[in-house]
Amino acid sequence: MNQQECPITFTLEVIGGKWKPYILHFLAARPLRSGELGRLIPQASGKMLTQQLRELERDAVIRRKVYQQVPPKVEYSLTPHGETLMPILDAMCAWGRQNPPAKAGKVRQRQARMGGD
Amino acid sequence: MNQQECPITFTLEVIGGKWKPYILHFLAARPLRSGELGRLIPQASGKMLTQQLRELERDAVIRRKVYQQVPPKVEYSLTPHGETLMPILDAMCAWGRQNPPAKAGKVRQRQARMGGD
DNA sequence: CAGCATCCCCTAGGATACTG
DNA sequence: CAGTATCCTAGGGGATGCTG
Repeated sequence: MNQQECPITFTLEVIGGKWKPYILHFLAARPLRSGELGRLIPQASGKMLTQQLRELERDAVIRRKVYQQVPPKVEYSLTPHGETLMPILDAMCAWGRQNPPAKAGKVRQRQARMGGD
Repeated sequence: MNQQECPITFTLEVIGGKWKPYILHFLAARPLRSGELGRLIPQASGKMLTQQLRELERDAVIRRKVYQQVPPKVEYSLTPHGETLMPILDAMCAWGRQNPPAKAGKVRQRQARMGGD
């Protein structure tokens, strides 16, 4: 079985966006407004955020609720389908917690790529 | 807790490359040579494959073994540290298996990459 | 065969300004 | 405040050729 027919491919089509894991992770805690998400993910520009949210919405893992009022208010939340992704997000979260980037210590040589964008 | 201090960030720094989840997934089954990986992941160019392998090696999740012979032979395998990533890969695999892509009509051929580099 | 170096194109994505 | 439309540049990544 190669990459093209590997189930992982389907998964990455949904959560494989630059900011999608974060969005899903934060929405898992509670519904959030655009601005709140922006503040939680400061590295992502508004443009990127909107784009990723649109794709997640198309894939039916998040829901977009518009409050018809002034000023405008939009709230995003996970759909039941989106919640099925939680095991993946939780696993990623757990691993990151147990394997913080090497600083001073015993963990194998890890050359801390601080290449962050 | 925002994105910058979220444990998921650490995880994505390691597995958040375009082809890394596939590489790790395939190496989990058995050690593989460069050529074999290339055949398993036909969408990735040799250049990309090498680059991703280098990063995974630097992060100490895979091992690179060179057989000093002609023709050259290089074999990649997971390190013990790399094996701790399996729960994540397995979760992704399981989800993809249980949630096959939308069927009829549109063919979504989108290969996104994961993670903020 | 493994994989580095080069050239080079294309688009992801940042900054900015505007609408509802 | 939420989102769209433009512009524009950095670098992701493909193709090719050379080395051990």
